[in-house]
Amino acid sequence: MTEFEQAVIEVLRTLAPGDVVTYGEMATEAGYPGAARAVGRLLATKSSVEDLPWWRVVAASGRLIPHDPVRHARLLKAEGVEVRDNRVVRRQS
DNA sequence: CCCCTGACTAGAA
DNA sequence: TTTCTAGCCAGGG
Repeated sequence: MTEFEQAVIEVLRTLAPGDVVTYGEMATEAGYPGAARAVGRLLATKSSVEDLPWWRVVAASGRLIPHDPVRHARLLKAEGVEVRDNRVVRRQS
């Protein structure tokens, strides 16, 4: 487990149901500003083996994950997050 | 050490 | 609005 991994996972675990953050924010919060891309890579690989609320992380544009946006949307809606056309609706940014 | 990949991002076409 | 381009970053080969 690398330092980067646990840092990101730690932040991820602080998210409560209904919360939504971007990859960039995750990276910054974890102490690795600019590593948004690395965060995505991490979730893409570890989310399946680890037990993480990966669905609370979205792209800065609000876009959902590319391989299975349907599942992503379903999980978010289950927590009360508004999703329209594979996009998280952002109010007040 | 070099090179490539990707659940990223901001900005330009 | 959609597609490209050019930076970014940690991992893995």
